[in-house]
Amino acid sequence: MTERPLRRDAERNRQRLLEAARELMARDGLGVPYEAIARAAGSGMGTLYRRFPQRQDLVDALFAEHVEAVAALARQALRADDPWTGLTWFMERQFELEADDRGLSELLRGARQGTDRLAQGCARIAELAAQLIERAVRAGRLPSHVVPGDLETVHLMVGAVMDASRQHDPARWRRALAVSLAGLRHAEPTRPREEEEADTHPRKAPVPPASPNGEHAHHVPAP
Amino acid sequence: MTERPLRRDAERNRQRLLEAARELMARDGLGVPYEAIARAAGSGMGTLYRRFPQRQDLVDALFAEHVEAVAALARQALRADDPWTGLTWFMERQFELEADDRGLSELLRGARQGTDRLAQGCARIAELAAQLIERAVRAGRLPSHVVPGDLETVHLMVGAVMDASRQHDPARWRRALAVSLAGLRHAEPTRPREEEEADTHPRKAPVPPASPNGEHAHHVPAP
DNA sequence: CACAAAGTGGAAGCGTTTTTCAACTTGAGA
DNA sequence: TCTCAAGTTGAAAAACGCTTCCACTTTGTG
Repeated sequence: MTERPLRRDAERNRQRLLEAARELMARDGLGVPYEAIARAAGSGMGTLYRRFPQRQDLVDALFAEHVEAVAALARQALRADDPWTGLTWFMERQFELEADDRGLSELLRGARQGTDRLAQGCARIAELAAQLIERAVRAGRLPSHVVPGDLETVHLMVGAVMDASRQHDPARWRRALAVSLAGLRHAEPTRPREEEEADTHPRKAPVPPASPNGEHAHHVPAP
Repeated sequence: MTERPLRRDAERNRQRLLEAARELMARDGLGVPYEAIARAAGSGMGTLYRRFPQRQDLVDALFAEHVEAVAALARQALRADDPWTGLTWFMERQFELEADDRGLSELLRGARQGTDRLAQGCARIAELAAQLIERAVRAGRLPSHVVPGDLETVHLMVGAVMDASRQHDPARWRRALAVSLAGLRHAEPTRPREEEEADTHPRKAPVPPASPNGEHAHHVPAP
């Protein structure tokens, strides 16, 4: 199992490839073409493939420490005196990192599957985030119906705003985060499952009054 | 400019193409390959291209009435006795439609540019939605710092959750909507622009206690 | 029926990205 | 210095989707 070290020139090329990938993925996301990375590094595609046969290998090498940094943020947030402050602080810091790095943003949002370092890192973050939620709930700073899954939802929501506005208005995600977090504190509990019976009931009358003009409800084309 | 009617067989093919596109776009989104549509309709790609040279033409023909239906929802919501109820009712109905139709969902979320029917329809919806917001603000049912743009933000947010969970948990968007709407009502006003000076101030101390290693006093164990 | 116009199908050409490969280069140990 | 395994390269092939094109078929009218 001795991993003999790379030849000197090979190691240098590897570093160049990593740097190029780092920059491009931060700007354009994880899906940046291999060819673009190789060109930016001044190498051929063959070299890139030799070092990182799977894109996952490249992503792994690049983002391991970033993911670890986010986990560290979460751990620090868990030490905050006030659980709610800790939670909001964590979310803000996390999104600040994501705002500067589209690759990281995609990584943290996409559901990880592999057994690699990254997947474990993300799992650890999820666990810590769950603790942040639970701690805030226990302290009475969040309603008890808020669950860890709601944080993932918030992550999706704010991330979408970030994606849509990265060019146009890079700070817009802060508003989305403020709305989402306020929403967590004030949302009504989700209605318990009555969906099944709902269909047997007469469909809930449209909340707005049955049209002042006396027309009937507008026809909505069936999907 | 007399548009002579299509030959009988051509018209029949056109309908088949529309049906196929309808179904595929509802399931897979607006980007479904032309080839798949043609195959599903039992036609060749040439026929599809002859009738709908631009994808936009196809989308136009397919979604005009759906967009109009959403606008109608908004108009109806504006007639609700209670502005807040009208707003939430509208959002729920709108997303219910989107939940059943991925194409519509993409359409309403993507920024429209063209001068075609759809673009105008979307613009009309945006206008009506803005009125819904303003009406709720005037009635004191929403804080005055909430602006029409916030509704677009909510649209992005809930839409992202819908996209991520359409397979796994198709009703999850309802939770996202509840959180978002509650957030609109309870969010703090976004801080006025002091960003410029912020950098001159000592960077706001991390909210959790400043000790990364901190075995200092303020460690509050939460059992 | 005959025939011109309308309509059709699907292969070919193009562009993009992934992945492989065989010929060529180079570092470093003997 | 010599040698060869490690390393490199870029072209080529495969996969995918868009778009065009033209030989062929169908319609409906005279």
